[in-house]
Amino acid sequence: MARYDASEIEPKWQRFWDEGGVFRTTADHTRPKFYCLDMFPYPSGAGLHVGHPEGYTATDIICRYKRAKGFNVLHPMGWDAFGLPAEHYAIQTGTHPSITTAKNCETFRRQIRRLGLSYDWEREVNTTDPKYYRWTQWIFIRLYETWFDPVLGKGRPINELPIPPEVAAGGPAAERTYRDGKRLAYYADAQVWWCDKCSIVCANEEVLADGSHEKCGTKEIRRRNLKQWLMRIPLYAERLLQGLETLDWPEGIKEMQRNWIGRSSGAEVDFTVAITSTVSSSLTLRVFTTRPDTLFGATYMVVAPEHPSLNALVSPEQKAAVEMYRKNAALKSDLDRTELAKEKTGVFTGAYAVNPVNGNRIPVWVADYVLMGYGTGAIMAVPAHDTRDFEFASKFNLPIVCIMEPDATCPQDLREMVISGKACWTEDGRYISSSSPISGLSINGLSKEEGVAATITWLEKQGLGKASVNYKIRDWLFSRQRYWGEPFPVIHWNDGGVSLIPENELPVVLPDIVDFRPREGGESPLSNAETWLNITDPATGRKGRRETNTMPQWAGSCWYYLRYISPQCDAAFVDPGEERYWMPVDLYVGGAEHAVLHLLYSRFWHKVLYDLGLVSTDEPFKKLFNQGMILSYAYEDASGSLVPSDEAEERNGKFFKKGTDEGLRQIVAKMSKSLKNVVNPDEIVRKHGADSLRLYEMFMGPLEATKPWQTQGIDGMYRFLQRTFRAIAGDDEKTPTFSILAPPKSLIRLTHQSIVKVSRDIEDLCLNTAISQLMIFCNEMLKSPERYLAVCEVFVQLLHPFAPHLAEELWEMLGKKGGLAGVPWPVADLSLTIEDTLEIVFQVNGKVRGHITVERDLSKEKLEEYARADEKVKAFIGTGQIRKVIVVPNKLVNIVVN
RNA sequence: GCGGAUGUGGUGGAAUGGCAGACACGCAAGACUUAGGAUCUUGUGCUUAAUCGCGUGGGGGUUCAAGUCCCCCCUUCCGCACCA
Repeated sequence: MARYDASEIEPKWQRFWDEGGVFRTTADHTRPKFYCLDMFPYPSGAGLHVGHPEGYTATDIICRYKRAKGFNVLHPMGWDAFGLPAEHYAIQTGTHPSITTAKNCETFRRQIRRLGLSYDWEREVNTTDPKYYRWTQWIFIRLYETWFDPVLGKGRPINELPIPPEVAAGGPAAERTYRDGKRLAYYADAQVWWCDKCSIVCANEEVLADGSHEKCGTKEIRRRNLKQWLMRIPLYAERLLQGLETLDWPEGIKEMQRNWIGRSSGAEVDFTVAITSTVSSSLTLRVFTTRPDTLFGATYMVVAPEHPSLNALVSPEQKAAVEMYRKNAALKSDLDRTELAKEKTGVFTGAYAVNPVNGNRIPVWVADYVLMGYGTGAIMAVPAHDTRDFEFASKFNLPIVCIMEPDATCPQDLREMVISGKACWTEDGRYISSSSPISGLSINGLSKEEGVAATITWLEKQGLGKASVNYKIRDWLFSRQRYWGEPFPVIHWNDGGVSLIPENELPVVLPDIVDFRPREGGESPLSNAETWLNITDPATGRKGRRETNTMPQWAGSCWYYLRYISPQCDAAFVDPGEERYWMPVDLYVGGAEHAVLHLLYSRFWHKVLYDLGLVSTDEPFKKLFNQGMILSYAYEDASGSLVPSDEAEERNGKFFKKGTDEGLRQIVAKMSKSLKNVVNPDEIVRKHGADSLRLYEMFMGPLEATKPWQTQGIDGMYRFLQRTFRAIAGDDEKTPTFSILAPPKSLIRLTHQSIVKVSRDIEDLCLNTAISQLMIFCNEMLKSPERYLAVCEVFVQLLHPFAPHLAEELWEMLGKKGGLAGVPWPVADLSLTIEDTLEIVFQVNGKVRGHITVERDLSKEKLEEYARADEKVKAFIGTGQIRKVIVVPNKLVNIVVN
């Protein structure tokens, strides 16, 4: 073969790896392990796009490298194959989702295999396989059978839940209710987002900021109540937060998870309520505040429109106004509420509350800037020290009382405004007017931190409140009114009871149905499967229905990394011995779009499994890496509207609308069908081969960066591979021959430098610079008149993780048998990497004025002498007086002159 | 508004505080060729005849020396968004 021909080489070596089972992972627990995980894809009908191979190639490079370094590597792939597109397709065409899914998986598998990725295909998992979702259902049962013990801070089996005597006195029904109230998975009426267009419940995260449904784009979204499965993830909020500290994850992702969990500490305070300004009542309003220290500045209270005590609060005179306000608020979506954020609205309830620290009567208002879903749904308003309260008070002429003099960071004019109640100060300072003989509390003169602590102590002593922590994270809505998902192992009995299918009867297999449309009223398509649906207990004759909701797509992806460890295991979801060896995942690579949800849900399940003693680690993913998105060029015209890339053409480096003189601007955008800027990996593989595609994707830039695809870049990689081929195989030689003589010193040095650079860059996932080093190495080899066996060997080994097909071919050409997979990584001799001469820079006043090449480790004095002798340096010093000379050995001499 | 990224030649991008632009793409000139959108060689930040000079989003600062460290501001992208 005279030339590099990917189409010939690549299938040959893929067959070789396949037939030899080269990448099969063995159970050799004596070797150090490396578990390298890719986020498994949803196999869409569109097939692979160029974004997939980016992460997969990066992990493949790491894995091939780690194997060469002697690690036992687990590197699996599978399919997150439940999901809406297959179900939509079924509704449109009547094709069963299992058929579509199987076909799509087949396509994805073929495409991925063609890239020469070193997966152990015997461990492939598929979330839609009953053998897999049997265990998803089993884990659901575990969650149902678990409660969170706040004392131990961990999940425990439900049968260990202590039943308080007053509950036990109520009989078995009361006990059952009590127990159900503690389970991590529970069934309840939940207010959910409902899309009238799709007849489907949308998760909070599917409702976009503009109030439209992420999936269908319409704004026909409203809230309604439905029976739903939910998970009490907030109970694990603290653990999920603390666990982040131990993880080697990008700081940005950790921060996003922290924000999502949204911990804030403060206090709960009880206010007694008076229905009128004179008559008192037994009613109390509990608020959550992060600033209990500002109690003296609380001049009014606000409850959410949905607050359960609102009816009891309203005075007869205000009843009509409040009713009207509440109705309007209910009609508003969250969208309207937030969009109207600029203009606050609210109505006085007619009730007053008593400020516990000073006995002042303060009015209670209702306003929708207070959310029922957070804290207690009621706040104490401190307009002088909270911007939202300030806005509201200004609008409705409520009193603004400053109780804290701003600290030195506050400009003088603002300080005066704050003190006179004309501006708002939320930072630190010293309390004023924060003392009352009635309550005996005084925090005057203290700072914010001291004030908070003192107030909480006082509240607790008086029994008026307590320190409290609140989280933004809410219960996780865990059911979907869809067909194509895991069925719940649940029966709802006609008498109102709920039971779970016994573990030995799992899986509950998804029944075959013909009509995939959701039913009126929000029932899942599964309610069409009547023979499956209705159940009669053979022993008691009790009649019931199976749960018709299915699990969300997160369910299968919450634990797939565990199934890979022992995919055939029949006795358990994971083999315990194997689990202890392989966990945790050493490197998890995927897109940042899963930064919060998938990674948070997975961590939650994992911690529950850990608490139950079912897995050995507290956290599943030790190191996380987010690859950047690959974008593509697109065009926009003068008005800023987007122009598909096939309607644009380039003339002299400028872009025009095809056939016209209308100028276009080149922009970078997500690949999309409408912009016609989607790049198809199949085409690239056909034209240039998988090795070129792999190299290009890695060479584009840093793995974590968002970067635009430039098809021309592929040509460069193809050329590099051709040069590589020539550097080893030579030009047109039947059987290449290699010199076994000692290579020249400079080539030896470059060889060892390359080992160091490439190894370190792979470890750091700086794959673009590793490839750049390989190019430098290759270019240098081509310059050498001889091909030295020792040098060629190292080069091919370094190339192997990046372009494995060509590397195998060249390895064979070097006379090696048995492939590269088992060959140990080359070891660099650091003493051979050191350059013996180097270039010293001469600077005058920090500007480069000359160079000299000298042997290394020359003395400072000698270097200075050379510098002073340099003609150009002399010229730039001129008549100036030398004030200082800085000599950095082996680097530079800088002469500072007046 | 809050939080997180980001900004370097015509383009993608390199640079432990020490020669900015490695390595590529593109472009230009030349070689080889029946031909080239193949291959090879050379050149290529701006400015200049050449030196000088100017150059890492903008403005300050620290330093003998700043893309890199500090302060202020701006761009673009991505999250979250009345979270008390």
